Amino acid sequence: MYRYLERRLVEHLREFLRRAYDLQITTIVVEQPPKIEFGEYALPLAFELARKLRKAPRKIAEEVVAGVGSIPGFEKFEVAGGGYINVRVNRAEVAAELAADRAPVAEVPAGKVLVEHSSINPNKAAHIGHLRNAILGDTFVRLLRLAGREVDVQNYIDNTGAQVADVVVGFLHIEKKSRAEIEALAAAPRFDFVCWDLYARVSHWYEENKANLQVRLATLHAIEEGKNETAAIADLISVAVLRRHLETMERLDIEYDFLPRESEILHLHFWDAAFTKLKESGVLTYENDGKNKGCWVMRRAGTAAAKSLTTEDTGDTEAVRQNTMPFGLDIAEEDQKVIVRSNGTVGYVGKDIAYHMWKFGLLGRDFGYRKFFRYPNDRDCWISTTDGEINHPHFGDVAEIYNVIDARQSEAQNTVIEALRGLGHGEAADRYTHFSYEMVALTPRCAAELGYTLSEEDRARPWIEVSGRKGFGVKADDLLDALIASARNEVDARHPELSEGERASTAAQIAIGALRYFMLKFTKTSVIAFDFKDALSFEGDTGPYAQYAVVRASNIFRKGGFDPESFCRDAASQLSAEDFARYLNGEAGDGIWALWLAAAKTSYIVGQCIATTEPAHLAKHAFQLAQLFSAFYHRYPILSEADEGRKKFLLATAAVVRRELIRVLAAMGIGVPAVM
RNA sequence: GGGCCCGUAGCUCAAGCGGAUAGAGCAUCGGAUUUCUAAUCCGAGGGUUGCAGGUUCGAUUCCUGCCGGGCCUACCA
Repeated sequence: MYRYLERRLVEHLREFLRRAYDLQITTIVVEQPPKIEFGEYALPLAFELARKLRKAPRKIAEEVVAGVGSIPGFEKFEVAGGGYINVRVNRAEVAAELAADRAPVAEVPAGKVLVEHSSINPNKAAHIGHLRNAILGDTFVRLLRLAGREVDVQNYIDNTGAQVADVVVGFLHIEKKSRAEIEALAAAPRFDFVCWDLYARVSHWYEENKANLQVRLATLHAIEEGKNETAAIADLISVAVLRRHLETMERLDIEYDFLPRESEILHLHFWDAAFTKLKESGVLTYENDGKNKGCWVMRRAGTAAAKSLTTEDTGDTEAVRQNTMPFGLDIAEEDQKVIVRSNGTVGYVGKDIAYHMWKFGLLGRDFGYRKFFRYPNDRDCWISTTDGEINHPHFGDVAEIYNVIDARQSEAQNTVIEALRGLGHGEAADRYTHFSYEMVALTPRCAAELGYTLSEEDRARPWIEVSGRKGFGVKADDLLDALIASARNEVDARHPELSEGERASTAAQIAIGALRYFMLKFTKTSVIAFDFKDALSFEGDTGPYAQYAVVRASNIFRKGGFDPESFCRDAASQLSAEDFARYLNGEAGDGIWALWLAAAKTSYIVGQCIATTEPAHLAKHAFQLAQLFSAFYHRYPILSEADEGRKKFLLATAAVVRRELIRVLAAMGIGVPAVM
């Protein structure tokens, strides 16, 4: 609602400025006044125009206010301070529209979106860092879908890399397990936990004797080659761990559509197809001497000559192609990124380039597909394979992609983008977004609690990085278990009357709410220094606080014998514009109007989150709604309200806020229990 | 050495393209309910936005330099 009104306001202003001053202003800045008494929108444009028009800002503001005319949905324009223009909407009209949930249809950009997230190495249990990735990614998917976009969710599986090889080495060479024994372990619950410990032991084993690294190399080669016993064991391990990851994520309501695996990138020769094109276009160059002698290299992203023209600058694809032809020539050694090693094997960036060409439908090859995992809602998650099922959904070939990958990989991501550009696919490169976020680390205190001995230096650090290699970190399932246990204590104490099953599911919902909210409340650029005390908090700026607000709203309707959903719609017809005006207008209405206004901002916030790839705004919005509602709830006893008209209005308020809060929480992947 | 990110209240974090008196939560202190459930609400204290310049009518936000911290910079993934 708020978003729609803003757009209308901007369009009207643009038209007015053109008419009155013959000015073409491309972006008209619209702000939100610091106080509700000032109105709903604030325009600093008089300041900006002061120089252009050689007039005092205040004078311009007065002219605009006098000449702008009327806009449907808006009440009036006022000059404030030295030249601000404050704009007031018609509160009653906005409230009636919002109650009826008549959102104007927004235009949805054409084309499918592909979001890649999670991408956990299938050799050990998922940890809190992976949780941040998956929760950010899944929330972004929900945001896009809420905005009407069609989205495919992919989880890339590196099943042939060194990490899987390490665990294979652990089972075969340290534990001396047979294939049958490994199979038995893999079938047992929480096999990923077994691998977690083993992986740490393998790392230690390499350190003990460098000669042991030869075993790793041989194992890695066998896996990449395929069709042998070692590769078969690697496959059984990676598939079993992958299943565990899907189960862990399912606990958080996170689902995937397709799991492309590195083994198929290799076996279906994606790289060969990409390699040919990369050589032809000059993106890759062969080094005849220097430290990278015998390698195919590419200019690393961000280094001098890589800053080539984009189609955006010139609008001419051919010019860009020409300009980037000498892409790899004379690259300083330190600016070279090895794509193909001198022994002919390709590194992960190369595979990533091929994979991303496939994503945009530029490779000319496709995966085989088979069903791998079925969710309780009967949705299928597909996996790549060499010879798949005949009938399968069409994946890849999308218009836009978002890769949820931590900030440490931004250089690699940019290199892939530059490769696409160098291949002449500037439009694809422009629609490639590295959804970058910072890591989750542990506070020194948390690390100590987990039993790690810290050096003097470590204790002084703001955080300690988790390390799967060292087995150092908090496992996702362990954290979830701890959250559920903690929530369960509270639920048991508050609701002994509920059945075992009800208490369990309530505790689980609260735990998920706490966890997902916790991972979303920080902005992406902030390193999360994880601490159990903060993560296990259910009070204040937390998921359970927002869930609780919804539960309280629901309770009003339950006790009052109304249905909140239908009440919302009926309110619009039962309450007249005069009724809304009576309760919302003037200073007396400011308090409750603030609540309606906040509720009207959901689609606006969703748009912001997508445009800035920053879901943290959504958490903020949920918290603000919950906070405003909690204060409202305390201040206005609704069911005991004597004035029937007023009671109806207060109920409508609760119903609308409840509806929006449920919507916002759903976008965050947070459900609301029946009681708390 | 080069690239990217961060520095805001005791602690953890916000601040929409440069806007009005820099906001929350936690912690501390003081209050509120025989209720539509206190996982709540109200109030108080707490700030040289790392430092120094610059641009601007206006800077936490943009630019430059410095200080402090993190990450990346492998023929690992």
